[in-house]
Amino acid sequence: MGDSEKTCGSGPGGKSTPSARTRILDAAERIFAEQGVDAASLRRITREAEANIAGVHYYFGSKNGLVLEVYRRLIRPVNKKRLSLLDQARASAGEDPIPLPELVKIFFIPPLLICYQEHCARPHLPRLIGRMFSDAPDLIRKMIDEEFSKMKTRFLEELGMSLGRRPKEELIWKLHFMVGILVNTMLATEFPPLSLLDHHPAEKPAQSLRQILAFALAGIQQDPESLDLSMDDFESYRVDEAVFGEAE
Amino acid sequence: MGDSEKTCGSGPGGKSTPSARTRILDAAERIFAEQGVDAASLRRITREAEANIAGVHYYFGSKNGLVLEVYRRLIRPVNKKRLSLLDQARASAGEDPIPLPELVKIFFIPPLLICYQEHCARPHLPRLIGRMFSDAPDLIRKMIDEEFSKMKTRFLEELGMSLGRRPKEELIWKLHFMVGILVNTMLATEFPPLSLLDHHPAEKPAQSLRQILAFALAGIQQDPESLDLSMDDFESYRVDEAVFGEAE
DNA sequence: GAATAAATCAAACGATCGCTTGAAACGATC
DNA sequence: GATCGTTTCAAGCGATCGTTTGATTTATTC
Repeated sequence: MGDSEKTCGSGPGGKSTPSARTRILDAAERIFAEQGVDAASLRRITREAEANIAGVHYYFGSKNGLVLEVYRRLIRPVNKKRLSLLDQARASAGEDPIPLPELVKIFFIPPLLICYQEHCARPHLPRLIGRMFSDAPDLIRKMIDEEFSKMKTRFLEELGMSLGRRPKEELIWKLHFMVGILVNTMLATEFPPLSLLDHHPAEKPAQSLRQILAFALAGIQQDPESLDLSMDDFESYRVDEAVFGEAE
Repeated sequence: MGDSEKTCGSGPGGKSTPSARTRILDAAERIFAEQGVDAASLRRITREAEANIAGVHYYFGSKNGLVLEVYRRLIRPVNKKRLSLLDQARASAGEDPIPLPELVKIFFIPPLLICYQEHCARPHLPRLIGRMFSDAPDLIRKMIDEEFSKMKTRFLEELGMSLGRRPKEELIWKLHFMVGILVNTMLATEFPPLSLLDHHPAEKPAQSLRQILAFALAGIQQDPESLDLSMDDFESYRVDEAVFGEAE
C-alpha cells in the first residue's frame, strides 16, 4: 500500500509494465477526460487498462473511490509544487510581501506548464481539470475542496500582504477570478472557445503565459472602488423574462 | 409549433398550467443543473414534470434533443439582449469606438443579472450555465458554439475598435479570459469556491458586479507586452513528473 | 356528432450499468 | 514444495437506462 508503484519488471533499467492498479488509474484518467465521469463505464476503463473489472472494486472499493483517487493523484503534485514555491518566495522576501508578479506566476505556471509541455505524457489533463469543477458529484467536490483549502488559505494570506490592506472580500473575489481564468484556459487547450486562434497555446507557451499573467496581474492590482460605474441603470441590461418561455 | 406556449387555461387572466412540453423543459433544466445531463434520467424528469416519459421523444426526438432545446432556451435570450445592447451602443457612439467600460458591462451584466435577481424564478440557472462548458457531449458543444458565434464575432470587432490596434490574437485571449471569469462566477453562485465569502453574491449584486467589472476592465486594458516577465526560468515552476505516479 | 389529427398513456424492449461472487493464478515465506 | 495472503479472472446479479410500441384520450374540423 505504501509502495508508489509495483512493476512486473521485464528487463532491469528498461521500461516496465505498470501494475494493474496504475493501469486502471491511467485509463480512468484518460477516459474520464474524454467522456466525463458519468459517461465513462468501468467496463471500458478496465478493457483499455487490460485489467479485470473486479480490480476496480478490489483496489478502490467503488467507482466513486476510483474517481477520488484519479483526482487526488492529479491535484496533489500541483498544489504541493505551488506551496513549496510560496515557501521559497516567502523565505527570500523576508519581512516584505512577495512581489505580485511572482505570486501570480506561482498560481498559474505550474498547472499550465503541465498542459503546455511539448510532449506531454497525458494530453488529456487540461480537459479533466476543467471538468473537475462542474461534473463531479458532491462527494468528489468535497474532496477537491479539501485538496485546495491549504493552497487557498496560504495564497489569500500572501495576496493580502502584497496588495496592502484591502478587504478580505476583495481578495476572495480576485482569487476566484484567477481560478476562472485558469480553468477555462485549461479546458480550452483542446476546445473550441479558442478555435479562433490560429495556433495551439502549447505551441507558444511563452506568449500564452504572457497573455494570462498580464491580464490577471492587471485585474488583481486594480482597485474596484476606483471604478466609475453608474450602478443604478441595471434595468436596461435585464433580460426580459417573458422571452424565456419561447422556443423561437 | 410556431406557438410559444400552449396553455390549458383554467381561468382567464389568471395563472395557467404550462403545456407538457414546457413542463418537461422546465423540469429538465432544473434537474440537469442538479445532477448533470448524464446523471439525470428521463424518468425523473417526466415524473417531476407530471408528464409521460414518451413525451420526451414525441416533442424532442431523443434525450439529446431535449438537452439541445434546454440549452437553446437558456442561451438565446441572453445573447439576443447582448447583441441588442451592442447595437444601441454602436449607434450612440457614432464613428467612435464604444467605451471599454460599456463593452465590459454589456458582456457581463445580462447573464449575471439573471443569476442575481432577488426572486429568481430559476435559482438553478447559474449552475446549469456553468456546467454547459464541461459536461456537454460533442453534439451539444457544436450547438453552443453556433449560439455564441455571432455574439463572439461582434464583440471581438468592437473590442478591437475600443482597444486600438492590437493583435487579433490578444483580443481573442482577452475575450477568453472574460468567459472564464463569467462562467466560474456563475458556477460559484451556488458552490464552494466562494464559500469563504460571508454572503451570497446575489445579496449584494452591485458590489459583486463592481468586483467583476473592475477586474475584467483592468485586465483588458493592460498591454501584455508591457509586462516585465523573465520567461526563461520556467523550469523552477515545473511539477516533477516522477511525483505523479505516487498515491501518497 | 362523426372524422381526423394531436397529445398522452401504460407497458415493455434490449442494452448497459455498478457491483458481487467464488474460484483460479500468482508470489512470497518457511 | 506446501502454505498462505495477494491479485486476477469469468460469469452473473439486480437495477436502471433510453427508447419504442400500440392503444387511449383529448382537441380540432367539417
